[in-house]
Amino acid sequence: MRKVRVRFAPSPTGPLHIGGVRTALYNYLFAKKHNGDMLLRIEDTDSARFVPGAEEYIVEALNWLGITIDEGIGARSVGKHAPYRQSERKAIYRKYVDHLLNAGLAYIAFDTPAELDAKRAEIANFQYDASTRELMTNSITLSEDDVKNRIAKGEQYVVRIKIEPNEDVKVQDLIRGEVIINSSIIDDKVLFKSSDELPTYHMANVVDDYLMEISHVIRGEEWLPSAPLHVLLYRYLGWTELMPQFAHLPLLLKPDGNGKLSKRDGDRLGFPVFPLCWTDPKTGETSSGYREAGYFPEAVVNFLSLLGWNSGTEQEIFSMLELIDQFSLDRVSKSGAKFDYEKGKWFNHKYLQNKPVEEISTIFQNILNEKGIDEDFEKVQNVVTLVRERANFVNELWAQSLFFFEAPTNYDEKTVQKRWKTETPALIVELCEILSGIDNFSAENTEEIVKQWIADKEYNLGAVMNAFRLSVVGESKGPHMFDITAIIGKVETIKRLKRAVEVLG
RNA sequence: GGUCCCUUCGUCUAUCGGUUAGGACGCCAGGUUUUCAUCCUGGAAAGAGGGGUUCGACUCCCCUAGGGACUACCA
Repeated sequence: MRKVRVRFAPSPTGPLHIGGVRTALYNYLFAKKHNGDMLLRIEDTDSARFVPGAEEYIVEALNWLGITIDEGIGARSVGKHAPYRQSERKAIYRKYVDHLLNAGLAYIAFDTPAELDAKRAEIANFQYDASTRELMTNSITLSEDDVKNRIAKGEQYVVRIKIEPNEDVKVQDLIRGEVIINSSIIDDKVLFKSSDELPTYHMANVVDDYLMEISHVIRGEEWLPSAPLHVLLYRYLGWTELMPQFAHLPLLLKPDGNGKLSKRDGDRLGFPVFPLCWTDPKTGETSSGYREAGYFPEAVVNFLSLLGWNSGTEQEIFSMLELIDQFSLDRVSKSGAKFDYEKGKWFNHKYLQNKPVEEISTIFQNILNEKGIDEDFEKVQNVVTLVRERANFVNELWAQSLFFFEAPTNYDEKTVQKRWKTETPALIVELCEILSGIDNFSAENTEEIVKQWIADKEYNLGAVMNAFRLSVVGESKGPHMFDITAIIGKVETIKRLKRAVEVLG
Protein backbone atom coordinates (compact mmCIF):
# COMPACT_ATOMS: atom_id res chain seq x y z
CA MET A 1 0.00 0.00 0.00
CA ARG A 2 1.08 3.51 -0.82
CA LYS A 3 2.46 5.78 1.86
CA VAL A 4 -0.29 7.97 3.28
CA ARG A 5 0.25 11.61 2.43
CA VAL A 6 -2.52 14.15 2.85
CA ARG A 7 -2.63 17.87 2.42
CA PHE A 8 -4.56 20.77 3.77
CA ALA A 9 -4.64 23.35 1.00
CA PRO A 10 -6.37 26.58 2.00
CA SER A 11 -6.50 29.79 0.04
CA PRO A 12 -5.00 32.81 1.81
CA THR A 13 -8.11 34.91 1.34
CA GLY A 14 -8.79 35.63 5.00
CA PRO A 15 -8.88 33.90 8.35
CA LEU A 16 -9.31 30.14 8.46
CA HIS A 17 -12.97 29.28 8.92
CA ILE A 18 -13.90 26.77 11.63
CA GLY A 19 -15.09 24.36 8.92
CA GLY A 20 -11.66 24.59 7.35
CA VAL A 21 -10.16 23.85 10.73
CA ARG A 22 -12.19 20.67 10.91
CA THR A 23 -11.02 19.66 7.44
CA ALA A 24 -7.44 20.23 8.54
CA LEU A 25 -8.07 18.23 11.71
CA TYR A 26 -9.53 15.23 9.88
CA ASN A 27 -6.63 15.27 7.43
CA TYR A 28 -4.22 15.36 10.33
CA LEU A 29 -5.95 12.57 12.26
CA PHE A 30 -6.05 10.38 9.17
CA ALA A 31 -2.39 11.00 8.40
CA LYS A 32 -1.20 10.31 11.93
CA LYS A 33 -3.41 7.26 12.26
CA HIS A 34 -1.64 5.75 9.27
CA ASN A 35 1.84 7.03 10.10
CA GLY A 36 1.62 9.33 7.13
CA ASP A 37 2.54 12.90 6.31
CA MET A 38 0.44 16.01 6.69
CA LEU A 39 1.29 18.76 4.23
CA LEU A 40 0.23 22.39 4.20
CA ARG A 41 0.06 23.94 0.78
CA ILE A 42 -1.07 27.48 0.07
CA GLU A 43 -3.37 27.80 -2.93
CA ASP A 44 -2.82 31.40 -3.90
CA THR A 45 -3.50 31.16 -7.62
CA ASP A 46 -6.01 33.99 -7.47
CA SER A 47 -3.77 37.00 -7.10
CA ALA A 48 -6.78 39.28 -6.86
CA ARG A 49 -8.08 37.69 -3.69
CA PHE A 50 -4.80 37.47 -1.83
CA VAL A 51 -5.02 38.88 1.70
CA PRO A 52 -1.82 39.78 3.52
CA GLY A 53 -1.41 38.00 6.84
CA ALA A 54 -3.82 35.19 6.00
CA GLU A 55 -1.09 32.62 5.51
CA GLU A 56 0.56 33.50 8.81
CA TYR A 57 -2.85 33.30 10.45
CA ILE A 58 -3.43 29.78 9.10
CA VAL A 59 -0.07 28.56 10.36
CA GLU A 60 -0.60 30.12 13.76
CA ALA A 61 -4.09 28.68 14.08
CA LEU A 62 -3.02 25.13 13.23
CA ASN A 63 -0.12 25.51 15.58
CA TRP A 64 -2.36 26.64 18.42
CA LEU A 65 -4.64 23.67 17.88
CA GLY A 66 -1.79 21.18 17.91
CA ILE A 67 -2.21 20.21 14.28
CA THR A 68 1.42 19.86 13.29
CA ILE A 69 2.58 20.07 9.72
CA ASP A 70 5.16 17.58 8.49
CA GLU A 71 5.87 19.17 5.16
CA GLY A 72 5.23 22.44 3.39
CA ILE A 73 4.31 25.84 4.81
CA GLY A 74 4.73 25.96 8.55
CA ALA A 75 6.75 22.73 8.71
CA ARG A 76 10.03 22.56 10.58
CA SER A 77 12.15 21.79 7.57
CA VAL A 78 11.83 22.55 3.89
CA GLY A 79 10.21 19.61 2.13
CA LYS A 80 11.50 17.89 -0.95
CA HIS A 81 8.59 19.15 -3.05
CA ALA A 82 9.17 22.83 -2.35
CA PRO A 83 7.92 25.40 -3.03
CA TYR A 84 4.53 24.87 -1.38
CA ARG A 85 3.00 28.16 -2.35
CA GLN A 86 1.32 27.81 -5.73
CA SER A 87 2.19 31.34 -6.79
CA GLU A 88 5.83 30.26 -6.51
CA ARG A 89 5.25 27.19 -8.65
CA LYS A 90 4.29 29.13 -11.77
CA ALA A 91 7.01 27.59 -13.93
CA ILE A 92 5.94 24.07 -13.04
CA TYR A 93 2.37 24.28 -14.32
CA ARG A 94 3.07 25.70 -17.79
CA LYS A 95 4.62 22.42 -18.92
CA TYR A 96 1.52 20.40 -18.08
CA VAL A 97 -0.77 22.96 -19.66
CA ASP A 98 1.28 22.76 -22.87
CA HIS A 99 1.14 19.00 -22.77
CA LEU A 100 -2.66 19.13 -22.67
CA LEU A 101 -2.70 21.70 -25.46
CA ASN A 102 -0.39 19.64 -27.68
CA ALA A 103 -2.37 16.50 -27.07
CA GLY A 104 -5.57 18.25 -28.12
CA LEU A 105 -7.08 17.75 -24.67
CA ALA A 106 -7.30 21.45 -24.06
CA TYR A 107 -7.62 24.55 -26.17
CA ILE A 108 -7.04 28.27 -26.10
CA ALA A 109 -9.98 30.63 -25.75
CA PHE A 110 -10.02 34.39 -26.26
CA ASP A 111 -13.54 35.20 -25.16
CA THR A 112 -13.49 38.17 -22.84
CA PRO A 113 -15.49 38.21 -19.60
CA ALA A 114 -17.85 40.69 -21.25
CA GLU A 115 -18.39 38.39 -24.23
CA LEU A 116 -19.06 35.48 -21.92
CA ASP A 117 -21.59 37.51 -19.99
CA ALA A 118 -23.27 38.44 -23.25
CA LYS A 119 -23.53 34.78 -24.20
CA ARG A 120 -24.98 33.90 -20.85
CA ALA A 121 -27.59 36.58 -21.31
CA GLU A 122 -28.32 35.42 -24.83
CA ILE A 123 -28.50 31.67 -24.27
CA ALA A 124 -30.40 30.26 -21.31
CA ASN A 125 -28.30 27.96 -19.12
CA PHE A 126 -25.26 28.69 -21.23
CA GLN A 127 -22.34 26.42 -20.53
CA TYR A 128 -18.98 26.54 -22.29
CA ASP A 129 -18.80 22.95 -23.50
CA ALA A 130 -18.95 20.64 -26.54
CA SER A 131 -22.33 22.05 -27.49
CA THR A 132 -21.25 25.69 -27.51
CA ARG A 133 -17.50 25.86 -28.03
CA GLU A 134 -17.99 26.06 -31.81
CA LEU A 135 -19.79 29.35 -31.26
CA MET A 136 -16.95 30.94 -29.34
CA THR A 137 -13.64 32.59 -30.07
CA ASN A 138 -11.07 29.89 -29.52
CA SER A 139 -8.37 27.76 -31.11
CA ILE A 140 -11.02 25.36 -32.35
CA THR A 141 -12.94 27.97 -34.33
CA LEU A 142 -9.97 30.15 -35.26
CA SER A 143 -7.18 29.34 -37.69
CA GLU A 144 -3.78 28.45 -36.29
CA ASP A 145 -2.29 31.66 -37.62
CA ASP A 146 -5.03 33.74 -36.15
CA VAL A 147 -4.40 32.21 -32.75
CA LYS A 148 -0.67 32.85 -33.05
CA ASN A 149 -1.21 36.44 -34.12
CA ARG A 150 -3.58 37.18 -31.30
CA ILE A 151 -1.12 35.80 -28.77
CA ALA A 152 1.75 37.66 -30.39
CA LYS A 153 -0.25 40.88 -30.15
CA GLY A 154 -0.58 40.28 -26.44
CA GLU A 155 -4.25 39.44 -26.50
CA GLN A 156 -5.26 37.76 -23.25
CA TYR A 157 -6.49 34.21 -23.31
CA VAL A 158 -7.31 31.24 -21.15
CA VAL A 159 -6.72 27.54 -21.63
CA ARG A 160 -9.83 25.40 -21.30
CA ILE A 161 -10.07 21.68 -20.83
CA LYS A 162 -11.82 19.92 -23.70
CA ILE A 163 -14.44 17.68 -22.15
CA GLU A 164 -15.80 14.88 -24.34
CA PRO A 165 -19.57 14.67 -23.84
CA ASN A 166 -21.75 11.69 -22.96
CA GLU A 167 -19.48 9.76 -20.74
CA ASP A 168 -20.34 8.62 -17.23
CA VAL A 169 -17.44 9.67 -15.08
CA LYS A 170 -17.07 7.67 -11.89
CA VAL A 171 -15.64 9.04 -8.69
CA GLN A 172 -14.87 6.63 -5.88
CA ASP A 173 -15.46 8.44 -2.63
CA LEU A 174 -14.34 6.90 0.66
CA ILE A 175 -17.30 8.38 2.47
CA ARG A 176 -20.04 8.31 -0.16
CA GLY A 177 -19.15 5.35 -2.31
CA GLU A 178 -19.38 5.62 -6.07
CA VAL A 179 -20.60 8.92 -7.47
CA ILE A 180 -21.37 9.05 -11.18
CA ILE A 181 -21.68 12.24 -13.19
CA ASN A 182 -22.18 12.50 -16.93
CA SER A 183 -19.44 14.47 -18.65
CA SER A 184 -22.02 16.42 -20.66
CA ILE A 185 -22.88 18.48 -17.63
CA ILE A 186 -19.26 19.36 -16.96
CA ASP A 187 -18.16 22.55 -18.67
CA ASP A 188 -14.85 23.26 -20.37
CA LYS A 189 -13.32 24.67 -17.22
CA VAL A 190 -10.57 27.23 -17.39
CA LEU A 191 -7.29 25.60 -16.45
CA PHE A 192 -4.93 28.47 -17.01
CA LYS A 193 -5.14 32.22 -17.48
CA SER A 194 -2.60 34.27 -19.40
CA SER A 195 -3.35 37.39 -17.37
CA ASP A 196 -1.18 36.20 -14.49
CA GLU A 197 0.37 33.09 -16.07
CA LEU A 198 -1.21 31.04 -13.28
CA PRO A 199 -3.38 27.95 -13.41
CA THR A 200 -6.80 27.90 -11.76
CA TYR A 201 -7.59 25.74 -8.76
CA HIS A 202 -8.47 22.61 -10.70
CA MET A 203 -5.25 22.42 -12.66
CA ALA A 204 -2.93 23.50 -9.85
CA ASN A 205 -4.61 21.15 -7.44
CA VAL A 206 -4.26 18.08 -9.61
CA VAL A 207 -0.70 18.82 -10.69
CA ASP A 208 0.45 19.53 -7.16
CA ASP A 209 -1.29 16.57 -5.61
CA TYR A 210 0.38 14.36 -8.18
CA LEU A 211 3.81 15.94 -7.82
CA MET A 212 3.59 15.94 -4.02
CA GLU A 213 2.59 12.28 -4.03
CA ILE A 214 -0.69 12.87 -2.22
CA SER A 215 -2.44 9.57 -1.48
CA HIS A 216 -5.75 10.86 -0.09
CA VAL A 217 -7.63 14.05 -0.82
CA ILE A 218 -9.85 14.82 2.18
CA ARG A 219 -11.80 18.01 1.58
CA GLY A 220 -15.19 19.61 2.01
CA GLU A 221 -18.30 18.42 0.22
CA GLU A 222 -18.41 21.61 -1.83
CA TRP A 223 -15.75 19.97 -4.02
CA LEU A 224 -17.77 16.90 -4.84
CA PRO A 225 -19.34 18.38 -8.00
CA SER A 226 -15.92 19.16 -9.45
CA ALA A 227 -14.39 15.82 -8.50
CA PRO A 228 -15.27 14.25 -11.89
CA LEU A 229 -13.37 17.06 -13.59
CA HIS A 230 -10.37 16.20 -11.45
CA VAL A 231 -10.70 12.52 -12.34
CA LEU A 232 -10.70 13.49 -16.00
CA LEU A 233 -7.66 15.70 -15.52
CA TYR A 234 -5.72 12.83 -13.94
CA ARG A 235 -6.67 10.75 -16.96
CA TYR A 236 -5.70 13.44 -19.49
CA LEU A 237 -2.36 13.84 -17.77
CA GLY A 238 -1.84 10.08 -17.73
CA TRP A 239 -1.77 9.84 -13.96
CA THR A 240 -4.79 7.67 -13.29
CA GLU A 241 -2.66 5.02 -11.61
CA LEU A 242 -1.43 7.49 -9.03
CA MET A 243 -4.67 9.39 -8.57
CA PRO A 244 -5.33 9.97 -4.86
CA GLN A 245 -8.38 8.51 -3.17
CA PHE A 246 -11.10 11.05 -2.45
CA ALA A 247 -13.09 11.66 0.70
CA HIS A 248 -15.62 14.50 0.71
CA LEU A 249 -16.51 15.64 4.19
CA PRO A 250 -20.02 16.79 5.17
CA LEU A 251 -20.44 20.52 5.67
CA LEU A 252 -20.78 22.48 8.89
CA LEU A 253 -24.22 24.10 8.85
CA LYS A 254 -25.79 27.11 10.53
CA PRO A 255 -27.04 26.42 14.10
CA ASP A 256 -30.46 27.77 13.17
CA GLY A 257 -32.17 27.72 9.83
CA ASN A 258 -30.43 26.34 6.82
CA GLY A 259 -27.23 26.71 4.91
CA LYS A 260 -23.53 26.60 5.35
CA LEU A 261 -22.07 28.10 8.50
CA SER A 262 -20.72 31.54 7.74
CA LYS A 263 -18.91 34.38 9.43
CA ARG A 264 -22.19 36.27 9.66
CA ASP A 265 -23.79 33.53 11.75
CA GLY A 266 -21.10 34.04 14.33
CA ASP A 267 -21.71 37.78 14.43
CA ARG A 268 -25.46 37.28 14.51
CA LEU A 269 -25.57 34.53 17.14
CA GLY A 270 -22.60 35.70 19.15
CA PHE A 271 -19.96 33.03 18.87
CA PRO A 272 -16.62 32.81 17.09
CA VAL A 273 -16.34 31.07 13.73
CA PHE A 274 -12.60 31.51 13.59
CA PRO A 275 -9.96 29.78 15.68
CA LEU A 276 -8.07 33.00 16.36
CA CYS A 277 -9.16 36.59 16.44
CA TRP A 278 -8.67 38.36 13.11
CA THR A 279 -8.60 41.95 11.99
CA ASP A 280 -9.31 42.55 8.36
CA PRO A 281 -6.40 44.60 6.99
CA LYS A 282 -8.66 46.52 4.60
CA THR A 283 -11.75 47.32 6.64
CA GLY A 284 -10.16 47.13 10.08
CA GLU A 285 -13.10 44.97 11.14
CA THR A 286 -12.27 42.48 13.89
CA SER A 287 -13.75 39.00 14.26
CA SER A 288 -13.53 37.05 17.48
CA GLY A 289 -11.64 33.79 17.82
CA TYR A 290 -11.91 30.71 19.99
CA ARG A 291 -8.53 31.34 21.53
CA GLU A 292 -9.44 34.87 22.61
CA ALA A 293 -12.87 33.72 23.81
CA GLY A 294 -11.02 31.60 26.35
CA TYR A 295 -11.24 28.17 24.78
CA PHE A 296 -8.61 25.55 25.32
CA PRO A 297 -7.30 24.27 21.99
CA GLU A 298 -7.93 20.71 23.18
CA ALA A 299 -11.60 21.52 23.73
CA VAL A 300 -11.95 23.02 20.26
CA VAL A 301 -10.28 19.98 18.71
CA ASN A 302 -12.47 17.61 20.71
CA PHE A 303 -15.65 19.49 19.85
CA LEU A 304 -14.82 19.71 16.16
CA SER A 305 -13.76 16.09 15.94
CA LEU A 306 -17.27 15.01 16.89
CA LEU A 307 -19.00 17.24 14.36
CA GLY A 308 -19.25 14.68 11.58
CA TRP A 309 -17.38 11.78 13.12
CA ASN A 310 -17.89 9.49 16.09
CA SER A 311 -15.95 6.61 17.53
CA GLY A 312 -18.95 4.28 17.72
CA THR A 313 -18.56 4.17 21.50
CA GLU A 314 -20.13 6.42 24.10
CA GLN A 315 -16.89 8.22 24.78
CA GLU A 316 -17.14 11.99 24.33
CA ILE A 317 -13.90 13.32 25.71
CA PHE A 318 -10.90 12.55 23.54
CA SER A 319 -7.32 13.69 23.66
CA MET A 320 -5.58 14.24 20.34
CA LEU A 321 -3.79 10.92 20.77
CA GLU A 322 -7.04 9.09 21.41
CA LEU A 323 -8.55 10.72 18.34
CA ILE A 324 -5.62 9.63 16.20
CA ASP A 325 -5.94 6.14 17.57
CA GLN A 326 -9.66 5.87 16.92
CA PHE A 327 -10.19 8.00 13.83
CA SER A 328 -11.48 6.36 10.70
CA LEU A 329 -13.04 7.74 7.54
CA ASP A 330 -15.70 4.99 7.59
CA ARG A 331 -17.13 6.58 10.67
CA VAL A 332 -17.46 10.03 9.14
CA SER A 333 -21.12 10.81 8.56
CA LYS A 334 -22.56 11.79 5.21
CA SER A 335 -24.94 14.53 6.28
CA GLY A 336 -24.06 18.05 7.28
CA ALA A 337 -23.78 18.91 10.96
CA LYS A 338 -25.44 21.94 12.47
CA PHE A 339 -23.04 23.85 14.61
CA ASP A 340 -24.12 23.62 18.27
CA TYR A 341 -22.25 26.27 20.16
CA GLU A 342 -23.73 25.24 23.53
CA LYS A 343 -22.06 21.90 23.30
CA GLY A 344 -18.79 23.63 22.55
CA LYS A 345 -19.04 25.41 25.87
CA TRP A 346 -19.67 22.12 27.63
CA PHE A 347 -16.48 20.67 26.18
CA ASN A 348 -14.53 23.60 27.50
CA HIS A 349 -16.17 23.16 30.89
CA LYS A 350 -15.00 19.55 30.94
CA TYR A 351 -11.44 20.50 30.08
CA LEU A 352 -11.49 23.24 32.70
CA GLN A 353 -12.38 20.63 35.33
CA ASN A 354 -9.94 17.99 34.18
CA LYS A 355 -6.81 20.01 33.66
CA PRO A 356 -4.26 20.27 36.48
CA VAL A 357 -5.02 23.07 38.96
CA GLU A 358 -1.53 24.48 38.45
CA GLU A 359 -2.17 25.00 34.74
CA ILE A 360 -5.47 26.79 35.29
CA SER A 361 -4.01 28.82 38.15
CA THR A 362 -1.12 30.03 36.03
CA ILE A 363 -3.50 31.39 33.43
CA PHE A 364 -5.76 32.87 36.10
CA GLN A 365 -2.88 34.52 37.89
CA ASN A 366 -2.06 36.39 34.69
CA ILE A 367 -5.63 37.59 34.50
CA LEU A 368 -5.37 38.75 38.13
CA ASN A 369 -2.12 40.56 37.40
CA GLU A 370 -3.78 42.43 34.59
CA LYS A 371 -6.36 43.60 37.10
CA GLY A 372 -3.58 44.81 39.34
CA ILE A 373 -3.99 42.00 41.85
CA ASP A 374 -0.81 40.45 43.07
CA GLU A 375 -1.46 37.27 45.04
CA ASP A 376 0.76 34.34 45.82
CA PHE A 377 0.32 31.25 43.70
CA GLU A 378 -0.85 29.08 46.57
CA LYS A 379 -3.84 31.28 47.25
CA VAL A 380 -4.69 31.44 43.56
CA GLN A 381 -4.61 27.65 43.44
CA ASN A 382 -6.87 27.37 46.45
CA VAL A 383 -9.35 29.76 44.89
CA VAL A 384 -9.25 27.97 41.54
CA THR A 385 -9.87 24.64 43.23
CA LEU A 386 -12.96 26.05 44.90
CA VAL A 387 -14.55 27.92 42.02
CA ARG A 388 -13.57 26.30 38.75
CA GLU A 389 -16.44 23.82 38.75
CA ARG A 390 -18.79 26.78 38.44
CA ALA A 391 -17.17 28.09 35.26
CA ASN A 392 -16.88 27.15 31.61
CA PHE A 393 -13.91 29.38 30.89
CA VAL A 394 -10.87 30.58 32.77
CA ASN A 395 -11.96 34.15 32.20
CA GLU A 396 -15.20 33.47 34.08
CA LEU A 397 -13.18 32.63 37.17
CA TRP A 398 -12.83 36.29 38.11
CA ALA A 399 -16.56 36.87 38.33
CA GLN A 400 -16.82 33.73 40.47
CA SER A 401 -14.03 34.65 42.82
CA LEU A 402 -13.51 38.40 43.02
CA PHE A 403 -14.59 38.45 46.66
CA PHE A 404 -11.53 36.36 47.54
CA PHE A 405 -9.39 39.27 46.45
CA GLU A 406 -11.47 42.36 47.14
CA ALA A 407 -13.91 43.15 49.94
CA PRO A 408 -17.40 43.95 48.67
CA THR A 409 -17.94 47.66 48.10
CA ASN A 410 -21.69 47.38 47.99
CA TYR A 411 -24.31 44.82 48.87
CA ASP A 412 -26.80 43.27 46.51
CA GLU A 413 -30.10 45.00 47.17
CA LYS A 414 -32.40 42.01 46.81
CA THR A 415 -30.24 39.88 49.04
CA VAL A 416 -30.17 42.64 51.64
CA GLN A 417 -33.95 42.80 51.65
CA LYS A 418 -34.25 39.08 52.02
CA ARG A 419 -31.36 38.30 54.38
CA TRP A 420 -30.71 41.43 56.48
CA LYS A 421 -33.35 41.77 59.16
CA THR A 422 -33.53 44.08 62.15
CA GLU A 423 -32.04 41.45 64.47
CA THR A 424 -29.19 40.67 62.05
CA PRO A 425 -26.63 43.29 63.15
CA ALA A 426 -26.64 41.94 66.69
CA LEU A 427 -26.06 38.42 65.38
CA ILE A 428 -23.17 39.53 63.19
CA VAL A 429 -21.56 41.46 66.02
CA GLU A 430 -21.77 38.36 68.18
CA LEU A 431 -20.37 36.27 65.33
CA CYS A 432 -17.39 38.59 65.19
CA GLU A 433 -16.70 37.93 68.82
CA ILE A 434 -16.88 34.19 68.28
CA LEU A 435 -14.58 34.35 65.26
CA SER A 436 -12.00 36.50 66.98
CA GLY A 437 -11.65 33.85 69.62
CA ILE A 438 -10.70 31.16 67.09
CA ASP A 439 -7.02 30.42 66.69
CA ASN A 440 -7.13 27.73 64.05
CA PHE A 441 -9.07 29.40 61.22
CA SER A 442 -9.25 26.31 59.01
CA ALA A 443 -12.58 25.67 57.33
CA GLU A 444 -13.31 22.60 59.44
CA ASN A 445 -12.46 24.15 62.76
CA THR A 446 -14.22 27.44 62.13
CA GLU A 447 -17.30 25.66 60.91
CA GLU A 448 -17.46 23.45 63.97
CA ILE A 449 -17.14 26.35 66.39
CA VAL A 450 -19.59 28.62 64.62
CA LYS A 451 -22.17 25.87 64.26
CA GLN A 452 -21.78 24.96 67.89
CA TRP A 453 -22.38 28.58 68.85
CA ILE A 454 -25.50 28.72 66.68
CA ALA A 455 -26.77 25.48 68.20
CA ASP A 456 -26.06 26.61 71.76
CA LYS A 457 -27.88 29.88 71.26
CA GLU A 458 -30.62 28.15 69.30
CA TYR A 459 -30.24 30.64 66.49
CA ASN A 460 -31.58 29.95 63.03
CA LEU A 461 -28.72 28.53 60.95
CA GLY A 462 -29.91 30.09 57.71
CA ALA A 463 -30.44 33.50 59.30
CA VAL A 464 -26.85 33.64 60.49
CA MET A 465 -25.18 32.03 57.50
CA ASN A 466 -26.96 34.06 54.86
CA ALA A 467 -26.17 37.33 56.56
CA PHE A 468 -22.62 36.07 57.08
CA ARG A 469 -22.33 35.41 53.33
CA LEU A 470 -23.87 38.71 52.40
CA SER A 471 -21.36 40.52 54.59
CA VAL A 472 -18.32 38.70 53.26
CA VAL A 473 -19.27 38.21 49.61
CA GLY A 474 -21.67 41.10 49.03
CA GLU A 475 -24.31 38.90 47.50
CA SER A 476 -25.89 35.48 47.71
CA LYS A 477 -23.41 33.37 45.86
CA GLY A 478 -20.11 31.55 46.14
CA PRO A 479 -18.63 28.34 47.50
CA HIS A 480 -18.94 26.93 50.99
CA MET A 481 -18.78 29.82 53.47
CA PHE A 482 -16.02 28.44 55.65
CA ASP A 483 -13.86 27.64 52.67
CA ILE A 484 -14.06 31.32 51.81
CA THR A 485 -13.20 32.51 55.29
CA ALA A 486 -10.30 30.07 55.55
CA ILE A 487 -8.78 31.59 52.43
CA ILE A 488 -9.32 35.27 53.18
CA GLY A 489 -8.37 34.79 56.82
CA LYS A 490 -9.66 35.83 60.19
CA VAL A 491 -8.69 39.49 60.12
CA GLU A 492 -10.28 40.14 56.74
CA THR A 493 -13.40 38.17 57.63
CA ILE A 494 -14.05 40.17 60.77
CA LYS A 495 -13.28 43.41 59.00
CA ARG A 496 -15.90 42.64 56.36
CA LEU A 497 -18.47 41.67 58.98
CA LYS A 498 -17.96 44.90 60.87
CA ARG A 499 -18.19 46.97 57.75
CA ALA A 500 -21.47 45.29 56.76
CA VAL A 501 -22.94 46.19 60.14
CA GLU A 502 -21.78 49.76 59.71
CA VAL A 503 -23.14 50.14 56.19
CA LEU A 504 -26.36 48.14 56.49
CA GLY A 505 -27.11 49.14 60.07
C1' G B 1 -33.61 25.88 -13.78
C1' G B 2 -29.82 21.75 -14.21
C1' U B 3 -26.42 18.15 -11.77
C1' C B 4 -24.86 15.73 -7.55
C1' C B 5 -25.07 14.74 -2.21
C1' C B 6 -27.97 14.08 2.15
C1' U B 7 -32.55 12.74 5.62
C1' U B 8 -33.02 8.74 13.58
C1' C B 9 -35.05 13.07 19.74
C1' G B 10 -34.58 20.76 19.20
C1' U B 11 -28.90 19.68 18.25
C1' C B 12 -24.47 16.07 17.60
C1' U B 13 -25.06 10.99 16.99
C1' A B 14 -25.33 4.96 18.03
C1' U B 15 -27.97 1.11 15.38
C1' C B 16 -24.45 -2.20 9.77
C1' G B 17 -32.87 -7.04 9.08
C1' G B 18 -35.20 -9.13 14.87
C1' U B 19 -33.30 -3.55 20.55
C1' U B 20 -38.36 -1.36 25.74
C1' A B 21 -34.41 2.61 19.15
C1' G B 22 -28.84 3.79 23.22
C1' G B 23 -25.56 8.09 24.65
C1' A B 24 -24.27 13.36 24.91
C1' C B 25 -25.61 18.84 24.75
C1' G B 26 -29.80 21.71 25.81
C1' C B 27 -34.60 21.64 28.41
C1' C B 28 -37.90 20.12 32.70
C1' A B 29 -38.47 17.87 37.70
C1' G B 30 -36.53 15.96 42.21
C1' G B 31 -32.34 15.38 45.56
C1' U B 32 -27.72 17.36 47.93
C1' U B 33 -26.65 22.51 50.02
C1' U B 34 -26.36 28.05 54.86
C1' U B 35 -26.57 31.06 49.14
C1' C B 36 -25.67 30.89 43.88
C1' A B 37 -23.69 27.38 41.06
C1' U B 38 -21.72 22.56 40.55
C1' C B 39 -22.99 17.64 41.22
C1' C B 40 -26.38 13.27 41.51
C1' U B 41 -31.06 10.95 40.12
C1' G B 42 -35.21 10.94 37.08
C1' G B 43 -38.23 12.78 32.87
C1' A B 44 -40.11 14.65 28.23
C1' A B 45 -38.08 14.15 23.33
C1' A B 46 -36.67 10.75 17.09
C1' G B 47 -36.68 6.75 12.47
C1' A B 48 -39.91 12.87 6.64
C1' G B 49 -44.19 10.54 3.74
C1' G B 50 -45.75 6.57 0.47
C1' G B 51 -44.88 2.11 -1.94
C1' G B 52 -42.25 -2.39 -2.34
C1' U B 53 -38.50 -6.78 -0.92
C1' U B 54 -38.77 -10.01 3.53
C1' C B 55 -41.45 -14.43 8.31
C1' G B 56 -39.69 -9.59 10.04
C1' A B 57 -37.51 -3.23 8.26
C1' C B 58 -34.84 2.80 11.14
C1' U B 59 -31.70 -0.59 8.52
C1' C B 60 -32.21 -2.98 1.44
C1' C B 61 -34.83 -0.96 -3.36
C1' C B 62 -38.16 2.74 -5.79
C1' C B 63 -41.07 7.25 -5.76
C1' U B 64 -42.39 11.81 -3.42
C1' A B 65 -41.18 15.65 -0.14
C1' G B 66 -37.57 18.46 2.39
C1' G B 67 -32.57 20.20 3.13
C1' G B 68 -27.64 21.13 1.23
C1' A B 69 -23.67 21.90 -2.26
C1' C B 70 -22.20 23.09 -7.06
C1' U B 71 -23.34 25.52 -11.58
C1' A B 72 -16.77 32.10 -12.39
C1' C B 73 -10.61 33.77 -16.02
C1' C B 74 -12.84 32.01 -6.74
C1' A B 75 -11.00 28.46 -4.19
